[in-house]
Amino acid sequence: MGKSPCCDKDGLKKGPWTVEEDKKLVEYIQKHGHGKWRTLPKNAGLRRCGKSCRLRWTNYLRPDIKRGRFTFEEEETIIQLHGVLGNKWSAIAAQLPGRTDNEIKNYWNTHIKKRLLKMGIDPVTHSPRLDLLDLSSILTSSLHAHYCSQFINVPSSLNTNGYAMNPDFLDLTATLFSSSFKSPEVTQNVQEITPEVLDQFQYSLLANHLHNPPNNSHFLSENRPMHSNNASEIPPSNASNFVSCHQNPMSSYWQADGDIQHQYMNIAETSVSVPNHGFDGSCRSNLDHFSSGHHVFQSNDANKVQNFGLGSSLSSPMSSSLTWNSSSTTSTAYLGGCNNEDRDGHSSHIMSSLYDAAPSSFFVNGIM
DNA sequence: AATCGCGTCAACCGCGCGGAG
DNA sequence: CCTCCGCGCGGTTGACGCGAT
Repeated sequence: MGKSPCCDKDGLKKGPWTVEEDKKLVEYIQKHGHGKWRTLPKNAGLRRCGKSCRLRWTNYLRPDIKRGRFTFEEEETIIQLHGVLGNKWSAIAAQLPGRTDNEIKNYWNTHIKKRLLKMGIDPVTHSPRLDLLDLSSILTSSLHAHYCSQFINVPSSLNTNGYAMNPDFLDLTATLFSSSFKSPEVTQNVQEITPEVLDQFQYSLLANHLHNPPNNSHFLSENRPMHSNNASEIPPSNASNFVSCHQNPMSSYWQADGDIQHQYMNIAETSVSVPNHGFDGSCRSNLDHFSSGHHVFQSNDANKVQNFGLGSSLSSPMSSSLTWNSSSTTSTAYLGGCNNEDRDGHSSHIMSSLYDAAPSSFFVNGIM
């Protein structure tokens, strides 16, 4: 293969391109098209190597290049695809019109990767880093044995609904549970869930999705409203109460139900629904009403209700009611990155904290 | 005002693949 | 089959800008 570098010839310019060089290159390609990169610079009157010309064109001068900040959807796509493809930047770029592999690679390295690391997520495997999060004992001792044995059955098999659980994910879920359920006998136990915990949790959701895609190839989300504080109104989770999402499993959307708007977000079987109306009062979820593998967190304040359905996070029925109150009427919970803004239905996203959102504190109040 | 440190990103580099001769 | 060429890919570098001190 011995091949001489294309740029080591005397007299060839390197470094930043000048306006004149750009102009020459664009004019030449507009007139003759690209290709034959080795001979192009000579024909175009450029003292550059062909490789440099190709890079300049494909990464900067091409007319269909999209400039500006990556959108949430683009970032979401990058993370998803990276979980599947790894550092196949060109393959990822092929799914993002107007973005180059170089741009995506840079964005990954300078933005996404750092944030993943900061949150304890391995950017290579997309799993929580166990060197930072050795939590397996919490699941068995803290969650199962001590705090939650009354109402959570941790199954011997973690494989439910054809959905193999990532143990790391389960550990993190258990942490959240255990930090929230510390004293079931104390009704006014207030336990803060910090933004860091929420960040870790939402990333574990994503990581779990990436590593354990449901093998039934469709994604479920709860399709009925969660009404006020009457647990009996919560629909049973038989098949007719779910809507399949065959498209982007990471999508979120709004759905009107009477005067109530719900935001649904699907990550595999994880659903986050946000009844977005002026709800006032306690909101409960009787987890008996959810099928095996669907547990629900709820929080509410005077104006906001957020339900966090953890599909297949733990697989046995829970027989309990949870009332979660946020610390103030203006706070926003970011579990799952869900950010409930107003009834006009501005969508919010599972990955919202990637956008440097500053989640406020979120409190669990009055367990059981 | 000067310096430093850090983040960003365009550009470079080396390597490998596929095709042509 | 071998060699060379053209090209694309992924990793890395370094110039630049900007905020903090």
